[in-house]
Amino acid sequence: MPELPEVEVTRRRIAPALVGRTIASVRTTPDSYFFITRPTDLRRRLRDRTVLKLDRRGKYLVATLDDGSRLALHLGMTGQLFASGATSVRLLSASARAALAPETQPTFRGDSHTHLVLRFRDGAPDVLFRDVRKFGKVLWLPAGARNPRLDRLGVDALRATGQDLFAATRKRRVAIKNLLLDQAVIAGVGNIYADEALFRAGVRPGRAAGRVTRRECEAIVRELRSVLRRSIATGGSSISDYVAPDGRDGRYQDERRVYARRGEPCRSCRTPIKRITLGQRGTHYCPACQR
DNA sequence: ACCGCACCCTGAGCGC
DNA sequence: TGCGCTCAGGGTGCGG
Repeated sequence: MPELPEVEVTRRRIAPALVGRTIASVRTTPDSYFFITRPTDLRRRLRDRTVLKLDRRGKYLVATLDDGSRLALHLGMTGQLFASGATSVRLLSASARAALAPETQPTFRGDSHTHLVLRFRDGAPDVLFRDVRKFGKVLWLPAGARNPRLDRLGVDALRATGQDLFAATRKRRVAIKNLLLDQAVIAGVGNIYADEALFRAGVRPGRAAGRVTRRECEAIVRELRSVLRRSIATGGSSISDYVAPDGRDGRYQDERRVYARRGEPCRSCRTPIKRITLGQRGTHYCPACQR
C-alpha cells in the first residue's frame, strides 16, 4: 500500500494526535513477526513517554520520545495508522461493509487486525495501527541506537538527484525499475511511483540499469520527485486499502498514467498499456512512449 | 557484489 | 455456495 506520499500524508495528519502527548497505555495483538520489538517490551518502554516529534525516513515513520528512544513504524502493504474517531469503509472488511446500512459511516473501534493501540494521558483520541497482512513493522530503539533497517536506507526520494541514480546504475544489469525499488539506493519509491516516473521519463522499466543514460537518469528523478510531490498534494493514492489518518481518501489514483491500467489506452498515444512482471512485481508501461 | 527467487500473511475478485 | 486460482501499494534472507 503505502509509498513515500502515503507515508508522508500519514505523518502530517497523525502528528497532531501524537506529538506532545504522553502515552498512558499500550495495547497490542499477541506477539508475531509483525513486532520486531516484543509486545511486552513495547508496553514497558512506551508507557509514560511523551512524543517529541514524528519524522519520516523513506517509508518509515519515526517517533522520537522524551527519553531519546525512538519508535519506528513501517506500514508494509496494508498498514493503516489513524486516530480513533476516523471513519472510512477502508477500515472494514468487505463483509463488514456489506452488512452496513447504506450511507452509514461507522466509527472504527479496533479489530483483530489492529496490532497497536496507544492511549494518552490527556484523554486525546487513541492512535491505532491496523494491518491486515502484517507486512508492517513496529520497532523500538533505545536512545542513540543504530538500526540496520534504517541505516541501509539511501537518499530520500524527495531529495534525490539524477546523479544519485546515475551513480548507482553503473555496471548494474538489473532492470532500472528494480533499482528504483531498492530502498538502499533511493528511499521511499514503491511500485506505483516507479512505474509512473518511468512513464513520464519515457524509459522502459525493463531496461538494464547500466544502459540508462545520465540524461535519462536526470529525467527519471525529476519526474519521480514531481509525481511524489503531486501525490502528497492530492493526499496519496487510495487504490485498495490506503486511507489517511483522518479517514479521507487520497486522490492521486485519478491521475496515474500507467499503474494498474493494463489494456487501457495510453493517455498520450492511445496504445494499450502493457503489464509485465519484474522482480515479482507487476510493472506497467506504454510500449510506444517508453524506450 | 550481484541477482533471482521463496517467503512472510490475509483478503478480494474471478471463473467454474 | 463453494473451490481453486491470481493478484495485491512491502521487505528480508538465502543460495548460486
